[in-house]
This record gives sequence, C-alpha cells and structure tokens, in this order.
Amino acid sequence: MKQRPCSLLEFALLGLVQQQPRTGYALRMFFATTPACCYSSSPGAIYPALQRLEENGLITDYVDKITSLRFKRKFKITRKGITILKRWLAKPLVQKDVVWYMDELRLRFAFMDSLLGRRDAMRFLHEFIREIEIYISVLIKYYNSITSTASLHGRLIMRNGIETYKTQLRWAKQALKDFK
Amino acid sequence: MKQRPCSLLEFALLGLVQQQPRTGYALRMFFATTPACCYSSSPGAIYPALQRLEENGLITDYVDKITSLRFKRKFKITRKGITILKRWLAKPLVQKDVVWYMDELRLRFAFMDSLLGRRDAMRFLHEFIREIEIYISVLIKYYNSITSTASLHGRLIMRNGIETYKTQLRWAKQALKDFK
DNA sequence: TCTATCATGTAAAGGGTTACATGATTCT
DNA sequence: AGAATCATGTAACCCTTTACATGATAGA
Repeated sequence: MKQRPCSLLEFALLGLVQQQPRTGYALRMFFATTPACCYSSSPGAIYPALQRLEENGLITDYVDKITSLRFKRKFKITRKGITILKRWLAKPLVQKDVVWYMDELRLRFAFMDSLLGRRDAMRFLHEFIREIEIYISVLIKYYNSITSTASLHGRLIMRNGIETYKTQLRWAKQALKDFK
Repeated sequence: MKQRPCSLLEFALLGLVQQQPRTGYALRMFFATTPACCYSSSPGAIYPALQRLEENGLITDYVDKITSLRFKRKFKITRKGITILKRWLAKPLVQKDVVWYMDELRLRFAFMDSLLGRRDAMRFLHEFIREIEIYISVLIKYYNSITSTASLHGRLIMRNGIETYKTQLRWAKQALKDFK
C-alpha cells in the first residue's frame, strides 16, 4: 500500500505549518500576501488539502484559545509529517526537475533550512548547477539547430528560455558562495 | 451563452495547427521533442483537448492520404479558430499575467508572428516591460521588508525571483531593439 | 450599527496525469 | 520474423478553480 505522494500545495502547506502552527486562514493569507502566491490561495484548494494531510496523519489540528478569545483551528506538523517533508527535501535532483518542476525546487530550497543542514543545502545547489548546465547546453543545441529556419519570435522565445536558465545558474553559484 | 475559455494546452494546440495541419501524434511529438514540453505531451491530455477544440468548431479534421499511404487524421484550424486565437494573442497585458501566467505569455509571444503584426508584437513587449518593472519593484520592496528577519534560504529564494524577473526585463528590452 | 476583515468551509465542473489498450508500418 | 516506431485513443483518479455559503469579531 504505497502512499500517494503529496501535491505541491500539500508540501507547501506542510512546510509552512512546520515553521509554526497556523490556521487555514493564515495559510491562505500567506499565499495571498507574499510572492508565494503562485502556490495557490483559493480556499477550495487549501481546505481540502489540509483535510487530506490530516487524514494521512501528516498534520494535526488543535483549538487555540490562548492567543485570542476567538475560535481558531490551528494545524501543526506531526512526526510522520516531518519524516515525509524531510524525505521530499532531501530527494536527489534529476534532469526532469529543472525542465518541468522549477517551482517545486524553489519550494524545496525555501523550506530546507530548518530541517536539513548546511551540507544538504550545498549538495542541493551542486546538483542544481549540474542539471541546469546540462539543460542549458541542450537548449543551446536546439537553438542552433533551428536558428536558420525559425521565425524571429521563435528565436526570441528560445533566447528567453536560455537566459532564464543562465540566471538560475548564476544565482546558484552565488548562493553557494554565500554558504561558505 | 458564454464560451468556456480555452485551456493553455488548447491554445498551444490551436497555435500549432494554425502553423500547419498536423496529426495528434505529430502534436504529441512536438511537445516531446522540443523545449515546449512544459505544455504537456501526454496523449490523455492532447486527444481530449483536440476533441474539445473540434466540438467547439475551432479546428476540423481531414484524412490525409497524400503524404503517405497510411491513414492519418490531420487537424487544421478554422476561421472561428483563427478569430479566437487572434483575440487571445491580442489581449492586453495585466499585472496578474506576469505574476501567475508567464508560461501563457511566452506561448502568446511565440505564436504572435504569423497572425499579428510587428506593431502588436512591440505593443506586447512594451506592456510586458511595464508590468515586469512594476512587479520587480514590488518584489524588492518585499525583499527589503523581510531581509532582517528572514532566513538565508528565504532571502536567497527572493533574490532568485528578483533576478529571474530582471532577466525577463533585459530580454524584452533587447527583443524590442531586435524589432527596430 | 454597519462595514471590513477574520475565519471556515462546500459543491460543481473541468482538465491533466498515469496507466492501459490496440493495431499498422517500417526497418533490421 | 521481430522490434521499434508510428498512430490513436480510453478510463480512473485526483487536484484545482470558481463560485457559493455562513457567521463571528473588531473598528469606525
């Protein structure tokens, strides 16, 4: 009986309640008021996701009557949740990740600091750099192969992709320096 | 009776069959073998999407027995399809687009050349630059507000976002020059 | 008192992913 | 003859989006 893997939103919620217990509304507001908005802020996604996390035992809820008189249902992470979260954070990085799942990688890196060590973060960056470099060379090869036949728009879009990945590369190398 | 808007995959398919008639398989292979792979290549997405486009009269199919003896069901765009596609391509750009839908903007720019004029493409880039500049200032403001409290990872991820958007800005300005 | 915000959800509809299923043609 | 590739789909499952629904509390 293999456990269904968490969705990106579920991991985002898991990571946020790991930092500190929060209510569903606080989680919504976090997405709505920070640049993390791309991980969704609609209640129709967040509340069901929290239910699923609870059903699977990754988070538990409790009623918080300390911080205010108002009824608040706060969620906190469980030991099982921490295990799952850690496993996700520590997953080795593969080519597919940088091609398809850059959002997921950003999320992983953002949540890494409190659960993984400096060493793991640096390993992550090294793997990131390796895969990005490979993918940039793939993109450049493709760009050169179409450059004579493609339209101006086609070439420009390809350049956009290459420049975007080159920025990722620069960022990761600078980040590595910041760790040293 | 408002028509349901097309999904991103539907627009991608519409744009591709507008360039030239293609079979479902050829469309799948296009996604699978080019950097456009992020717009999906699974048959379970593409074939139903083609059916929907045909039901809505945006594309029609015909049997191509000219290029080979083999049965091939090719799709081509209809006049209605061109209208819908053009309307999508020419939509004015708003802040939400650069925050949430960069993929869609890339797709629109890539398909713009054959249906819209140079003037529209340049207008697109101007609007793009305007919205990106606004969003960068928002991100920097946020970055400065959290810089004293956030973790190293948090700051680094923010820098990643800012650098990524700055690259978009540089790209668009360079693209504008290429148009002149 | 009234409005904005805090706070928690549900329901319907739609699209995508994964996995499955099938058969023809081409190349070795 | 067999394998790889071409070619076209379907079905189950799951998640997200959009829209709706409700009520408490704090501040003007």
